Amino acid sequence: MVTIKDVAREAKVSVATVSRALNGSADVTPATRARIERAAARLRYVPMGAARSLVTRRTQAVGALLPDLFGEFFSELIRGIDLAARAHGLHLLVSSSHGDADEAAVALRAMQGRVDGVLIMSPHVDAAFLRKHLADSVPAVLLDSAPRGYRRPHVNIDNEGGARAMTRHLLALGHRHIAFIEGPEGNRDARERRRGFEQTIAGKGGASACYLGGDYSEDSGFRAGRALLAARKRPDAVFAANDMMAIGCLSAFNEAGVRVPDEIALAGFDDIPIARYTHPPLTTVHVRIAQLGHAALERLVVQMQTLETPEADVTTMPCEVVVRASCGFRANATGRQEDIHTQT
Amino acid sequence: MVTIKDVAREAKVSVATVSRALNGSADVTPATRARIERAAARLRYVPMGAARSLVTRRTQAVGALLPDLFGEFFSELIRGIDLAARAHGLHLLVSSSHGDADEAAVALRAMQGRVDGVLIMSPHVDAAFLRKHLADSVPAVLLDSAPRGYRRPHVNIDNEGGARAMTRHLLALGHRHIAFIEGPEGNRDARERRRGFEQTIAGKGGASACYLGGDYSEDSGFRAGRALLAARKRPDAVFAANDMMAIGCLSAFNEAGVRVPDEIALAGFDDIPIARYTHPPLTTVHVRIAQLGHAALERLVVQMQTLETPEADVTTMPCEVVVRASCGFRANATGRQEDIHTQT
DNA sequence: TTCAGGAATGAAAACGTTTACATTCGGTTG
DNA sequence: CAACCGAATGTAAACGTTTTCATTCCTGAA
Repeated sequence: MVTIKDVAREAKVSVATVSRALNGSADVTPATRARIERAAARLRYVPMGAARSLVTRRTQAVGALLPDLFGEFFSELIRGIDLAARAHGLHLLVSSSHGDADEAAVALRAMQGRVDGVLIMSPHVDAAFLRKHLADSVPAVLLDSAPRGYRRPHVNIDNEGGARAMTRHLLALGHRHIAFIEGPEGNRDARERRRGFEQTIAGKGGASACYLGGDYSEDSGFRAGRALLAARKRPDAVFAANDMMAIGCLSAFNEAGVRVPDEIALAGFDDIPIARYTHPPLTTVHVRIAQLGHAALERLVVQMQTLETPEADVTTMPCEVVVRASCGFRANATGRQEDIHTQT
Repeated sequence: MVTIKDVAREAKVSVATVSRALNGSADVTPATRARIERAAARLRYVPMGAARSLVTRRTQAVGALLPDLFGEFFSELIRGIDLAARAHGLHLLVSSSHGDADEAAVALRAMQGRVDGVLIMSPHVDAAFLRKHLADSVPAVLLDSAPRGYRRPHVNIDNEGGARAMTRHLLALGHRHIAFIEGPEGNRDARERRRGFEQTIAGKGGASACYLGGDYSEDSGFRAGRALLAARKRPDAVFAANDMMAIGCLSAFNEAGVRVPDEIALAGFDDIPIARYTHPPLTTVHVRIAQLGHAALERLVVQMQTLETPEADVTTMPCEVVVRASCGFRANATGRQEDIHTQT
């Protein structure tokens, strides 16, 4: 392995000068700098990160502790984080797919001492967990989770605002009696989405709501759809707390020959890629996931730079209603164009 | 920051003993070990990776250099790599979304000196690039790419075998005149898929093939579908080099009122999540992407452990035909069950 | 001519950990 | 009882880099 000493010998200078030249310090003659750079290139010198970190007390790396995520969501999240990290010259250490809290704890502990900060997103994480496994001295930002009684910065998805915007959209299209298919009990996102719906309906005279149980699975959406068809009075529209349930519900409607959106309108939440390909394409709420990751990393960098005690501020990422055909909007001739409304 | 010295003082032993106790060395009394562990826990001691790496000359981390990947593919790949890495106690450094070769070069260089080995997957990478930016001393495995004249281990997808298996499946269903929608020029996967199709058709008496241009986009599949409908003699079946083109082709057929699979059969390649939700669901070739990542990491670990000069061996990951409704197979009552044939 | 001051470079300490080697201390064996 | 041995623990060097402080050399002013 070739070290800074080898370069120094090759360029006939001291290691200090090599270090200065390679790190862009001002006070080194252009001539010596050139000589050193040539020597380094000739020897294919790569500085050893560990040695550097030891003295600078910076690893130039951030960690991301993520749960078992799938498909587009995971990809986009990492993309957003990675891009922002690279812009700051930071490396990204990823640890995902933790089955339980113990695994997450091991991963979180292993990360510390190797990174300058961590991004945390995990259903297994609560205040007690973090107090136990995350050193106070490590900068951290929580993504889309807000343990009670734990003071750290958060970056969250505006589930409530997104649900409000979608509900307003449904009301604007003239739907008055709207069914809501709920997400799993205890799920924060699901709770917030329901709240946004509830509030907006409550604020509109003449509108009424009904609620069906669900657990985010396609199957639970299918069952909810069946239940709605069997009911005495059908709603004008159905708003599912996520796209998978909306898709299940759509299957139930299609199977029964009930036309969407003519007989009943349908909306989802998440804008998973499939939403664009259902028949009819699904009107839903889009979450800019890459942007979420980006924002979280930027917040982390701020915390890493200013060594102040972290504020427990909350950043909320807006959602957008994506209008497709499933709620009564008529797609234009090409059938591909979409109308995106940013929620206010 | 709390160091090993603090723990030593707290436990009233030397730093050497602390190191031994915490690293599971045999020769330390259970009593002292317990005392040290208590002290470490009390102080919330986390060993500093950099210092450890400096002396052990191991970072316990591997890097993954990835291109601009989307959705399921990226997620699954990382999942496979991450799981395998964690099983070996290795951290995973991810760097993705490189727009051009220069960006990839910067990322690759920055990784070296921070990792014990790298996984590389990039369209920008060729032999010259690697010789220039990758030190010989760094263990590396190439994923789904095989630069000519560069001797490193590879892990590839068996595109050719997958295409052969699918073609055999189509022939077995009685289809004889089969159209193939090609992928982009110069794309290695696309070339291999075509070759697998070509060979299998050639080996079957009475079978004939025709080829249509495409570039992996949904649109190009749509155009190919239109072209096929306009042709004098329609094929019995269409095999698209990827699922997106198959979906585009399906749109063209649906639009023209041509029933799939009754009038014409349709198959894709990749098994993207949407393939399950098209009408009819798409028969396609499934690639176990997580397994690909897993295998690549395992191969890398071997290379890291045995310090021998790396063999330039090639591991090929098998593909599977996933039979859904689009080729004439009738799904059973639930409409959800699938039949998976592992290619031999 | 002398000396101050600044620019370029070198010497050496420091970072936190592991580990080879040294030391201590009981206990066993001759 | 002496000598030795092995187990447990301590001491200190080493890892590769950055950075402080010291040194050298040159320029320009007194």
